[in-house]
Amino acid sequence: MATIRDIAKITGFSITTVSRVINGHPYVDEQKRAAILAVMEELDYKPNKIAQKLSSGKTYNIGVIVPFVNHAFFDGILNGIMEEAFAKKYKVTLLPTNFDRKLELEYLEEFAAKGFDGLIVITRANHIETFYPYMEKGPIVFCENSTGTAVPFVAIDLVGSVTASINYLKEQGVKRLGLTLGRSKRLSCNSVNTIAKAKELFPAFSEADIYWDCIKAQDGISAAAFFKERGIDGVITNGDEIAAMILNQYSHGTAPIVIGQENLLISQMLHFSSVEFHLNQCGKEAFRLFQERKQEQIILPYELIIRE
Amino acid sequence: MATIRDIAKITGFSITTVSRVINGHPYVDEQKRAAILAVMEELDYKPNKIAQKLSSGKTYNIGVIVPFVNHAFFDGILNGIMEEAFAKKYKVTLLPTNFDRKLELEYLEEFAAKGFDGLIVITRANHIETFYPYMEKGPIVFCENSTGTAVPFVAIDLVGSVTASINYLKEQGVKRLGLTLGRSKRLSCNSVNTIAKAKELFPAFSEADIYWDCIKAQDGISAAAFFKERGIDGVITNGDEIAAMILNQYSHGTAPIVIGQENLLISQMLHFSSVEFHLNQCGKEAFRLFQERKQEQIILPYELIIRE
DNA sequence: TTGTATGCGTTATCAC
DNA sequence: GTGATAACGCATACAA
Repeated sequence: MATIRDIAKITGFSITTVSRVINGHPYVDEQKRAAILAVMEELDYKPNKIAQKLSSGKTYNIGVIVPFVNHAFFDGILNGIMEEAFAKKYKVTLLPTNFDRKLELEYLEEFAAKGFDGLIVITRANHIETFYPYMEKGPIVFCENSTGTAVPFVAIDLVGSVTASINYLKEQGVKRLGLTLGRSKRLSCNSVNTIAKAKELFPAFSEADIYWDCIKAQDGISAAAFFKERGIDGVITNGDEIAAMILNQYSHGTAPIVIGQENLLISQMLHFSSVEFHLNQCGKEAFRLFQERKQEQIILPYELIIRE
Repeated sequence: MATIRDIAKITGFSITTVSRVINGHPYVDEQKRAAILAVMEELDYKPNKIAQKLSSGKTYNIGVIVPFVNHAFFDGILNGIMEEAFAKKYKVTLLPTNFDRKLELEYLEEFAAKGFDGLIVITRANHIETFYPYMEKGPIVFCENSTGTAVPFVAIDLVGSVTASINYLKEQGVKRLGLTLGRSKRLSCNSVNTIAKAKELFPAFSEADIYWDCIKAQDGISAAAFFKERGIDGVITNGDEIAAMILNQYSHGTAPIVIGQENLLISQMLHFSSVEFHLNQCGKEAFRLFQERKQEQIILPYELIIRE
């Protein structure tokens, strides 16, 4: 591997001059520039990226903490982040936690060790306080509603959408409301907020009618069994694929009214209601907050898409 | 930011000794090790990742070249790569090309400049020959059938699945066969192979019955119009979402028999046939080939899943 | 316009 | 066990 030193030695110029050529700086004689470029070409020389990063202190790399990929919600946001990062010449490194707190901590350590210029946390495994000390090391942006803290975030309006969904179900005469939720409420403030809203707006709602740990489409199968047994006639799910799976289990008998999330193609095809969260925009804004080092807290508008 | 030098200075030991402590090397007095660790803790010292990479020459980072994310096929393979990379302590950096040849070349340059330890190319934009010179810089693995070359790859058996699909459609009495394909055949050998098989096994097939540039679900709308107009009664699509969209357009009138790909939830829900390619495994094997620097060429088995 | 010298933060070699 | 010192490859004040 040829280095900048080799090029300098061979061309007879100094490392500095070669460096100037590499970076397209002015104040280099055109003749010499051409000669240096020729040698670089001949030796198939490429400036070492790592060395450049070490020297500049910038990696042009952003880490994205996410439970896992291949999941509509996370992928939607990730997609937005990537589009924006790409436009700004940043690279995106995936940091999947699978909700493992220790693993997430390792990523934070790596960030503190200058592994990334910034971090976007789509969904965290640890408590938000855990992140505070690391936020002094560099910009960290969250994609979760963290009202009450001072962290920059851009989040979807889950409370708003749940409110609208419940009101709609009430209008439709739903008697017993069911919910599917992801991780236990101890960990997810989204779950906490959703439950609070349900209790507030739907007095008959009982926490016993929540189907927990509902993450992937397949979880919809047992969720449906759960709801059938309890005579649920209206369900707010945490994902279109889950919603689809639930509906599919009701092939005979009347299905409850089910509301999905993410407004995926499947909700359109199976014709059930869903919520458009603008996940792509969420990701884009998150990256913008990182890059401009803004401290904003943004909640995106949602649209409840009724299909009946 | 505290550096190893600071720790050395404060503790009064040499940089070497501190480095030994960092890396858990032997031959360090336990007393001193403890003292050094204490100071590191106190100063919140973390060894700089970039410096470590420069010094070691390894990044523990692998780049994945892919047209874009949020697409079932690519995400499926990506997921497999990530699982395996994760298990082997590697990080994954996404390199989206949007089929831009020049952009892909930039990624290759970055790879040559030691930006990544290896590259996995899910789908390439450039000709395979373009990659040859870069393969001398480090391991590159492809996820596309590249029989006839010497490059390591792990691919899905598209020819096999198309063969099986066509035979099935023939059995079902299909008279006029339609195809949806992605990029023009000039660029994609998958397209070339698919067409060849169609002509071979389905004599009545005409290239005029191919709907091109069919990438995203929405493309299924005009694909359906295209097929309706031409009286197509059997379609092999290049994706379940596209297949679903096509079927959806036939709400009144008899729909053609449609075969999807990827065996997504939606094919199960809408009950149309599809092909299981084991994309996850494809990604995993690709990473394995990278890590073990194997030159293997693997074609994965498929399963045609008939739903009628 | 060009070059010298130094820094970036680690790891590795080798002598003590 | 320990510590100078030289890589690693590049960027950049500052001097010339």
